[in-house]
Amino acid sequence: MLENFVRHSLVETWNGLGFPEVEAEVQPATRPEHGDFSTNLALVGAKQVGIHPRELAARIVDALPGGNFANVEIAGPGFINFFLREGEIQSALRGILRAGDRFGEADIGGGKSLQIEFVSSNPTGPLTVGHGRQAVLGDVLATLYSALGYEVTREYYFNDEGRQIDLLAESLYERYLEQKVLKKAEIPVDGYAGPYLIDIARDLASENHEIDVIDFSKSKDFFRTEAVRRITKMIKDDLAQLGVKFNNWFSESTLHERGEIDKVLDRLRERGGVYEKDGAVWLRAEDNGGIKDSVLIRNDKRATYLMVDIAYHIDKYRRGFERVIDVQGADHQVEQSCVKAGLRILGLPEEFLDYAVHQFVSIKQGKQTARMSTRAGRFISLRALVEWIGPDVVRYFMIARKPESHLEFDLELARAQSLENPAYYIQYAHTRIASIFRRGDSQTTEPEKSDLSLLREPPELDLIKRLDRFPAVIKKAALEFAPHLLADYTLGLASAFHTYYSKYRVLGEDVALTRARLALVYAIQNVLHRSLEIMGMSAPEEM
RNA sequence: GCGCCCGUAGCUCAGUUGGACAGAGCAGCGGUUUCCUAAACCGCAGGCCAGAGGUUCGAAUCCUCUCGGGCGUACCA
Repeated sequence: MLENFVRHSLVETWNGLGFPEVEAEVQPATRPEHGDFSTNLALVGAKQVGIHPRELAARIVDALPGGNFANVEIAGPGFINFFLREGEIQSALRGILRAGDRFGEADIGGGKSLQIEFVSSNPTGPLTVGHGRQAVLGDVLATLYSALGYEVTREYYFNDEGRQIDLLAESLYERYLEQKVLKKAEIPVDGYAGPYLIDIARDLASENHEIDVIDFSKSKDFFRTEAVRRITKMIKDDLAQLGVKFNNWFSESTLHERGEIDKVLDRLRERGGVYEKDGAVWLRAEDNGGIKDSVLIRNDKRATYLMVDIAYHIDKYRRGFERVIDVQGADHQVEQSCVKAGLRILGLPEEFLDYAVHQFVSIKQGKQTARMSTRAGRFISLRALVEWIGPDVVRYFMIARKPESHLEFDLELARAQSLENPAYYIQYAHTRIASIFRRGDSQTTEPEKSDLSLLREPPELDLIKRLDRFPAVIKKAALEFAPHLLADYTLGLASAFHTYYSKYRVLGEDVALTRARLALVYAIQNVLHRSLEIMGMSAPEEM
């Protein structure tokens, strides 16, 4: 990497001058006058060394190894600006070409097993647009971490029993009666009113099941099983349509069956992590970094969601995952801090669990902005959205914003824009390059044979520098749970390519130059392809 | 009340962890097609970075307060 080249030169020089270590930055320059990279080393180091920044900068520049750079300048209050030699940039491209498909990958993970848990919506209804954000975020994070050398497992956690599921069963029962005996459905208070249960009821009614329609208590199990089975299928279909697949579907009931919950509770008790109050068992969360003490076992002896959640994470640990990332919405803040407190009490390593938190999605239709409620049946289904504007565009919109920002999905805009969409803009760059390679004859399409020193135009050098940043972008996007950085980067690369493409011809009379440009364009296509792949978008050959 | 997140161009959003004159897409206006896909390119216009203080060489970024929006503050999941 070019940045590392600058950094190494700088560190050697700094150490050679006998100065103590300081935290300084080497950054890509934001404007061409500032060269290729700049450092604030002299500004940061001035205090420690006791020399004025500009004077210190001058001493650093004097001591730099000769011939490493085309030019080095001191600017402003004491920045040092580095102008790279063309050869240095060209050789970076050589390295990128050599890395091939593996360019951008790193081995930070060292094969560690990492579980990413996301969506985890209970099977009480189809996925909403909100779940879609989480699905894409989790899926992209998973791919990013794979690129960093982690062994990644995608897991979906769901609850198929309990009060919510009982309500679901009863709601379906009412819808069934509506179909079968033409009685108007009376959806229970807090029940599920959405139209999807009508569809399921209609299917059931036409399938000739032998059910006691008079006595719900006798047919409850039937409706519960059917509701969960069919809705889970819907959810899987919705996810598949977005290109999201899970390695593992984990049912909460397995924890109950194995008695894990009692075991974990006992261990919490042994470690003094719980106390009794008002007939309930409480987690001592506040003393262990949690936001507030919370109930684990209700006064009727039933475990709370929190209790199960802690047991679930102990189970993940037992299954051998070295790290776990849970992707969750911003409404689980207290819960998250309590789970962490619980794991802390049980002595799990602090770095075992991380939460990637995202804000909500609201849907804008015209002037109205609305939040969604699965229960009330008031939501835009993920399925409808994907059918409306396509998986690629949905995925792009979902990760183009940073997770901690609210995402306002303007339906009309997303659709109206669809032809001038950033998602298509990126794909189009890929397509254009594919088209070049369809035309270029085989003599000129062997990148290894090219003389890269012919790439001397400013946009060409700029493109190489952009490509060179790709591994750093991947790394940062993963480590900071910020896939939008990749979306941004890719858009910028596509834009730089389109500009280059319209000004310069790749295929020309000059065979050597053509070869060199093909090599460049090949590397660009490779990075675009990788980026789209990580974002889960298609990389079309033709549009 | 308290906790977390957000407030940047008409709209939707970036802003490299404190750096140099604030960026992109869309919308608006004006241009570009003998030539690798015009789903493109070029140009113009658009901002007191919600507001007020503070920290220092330097603040959209850090601290305090105010205003505005979202979420949470359940023996719900």
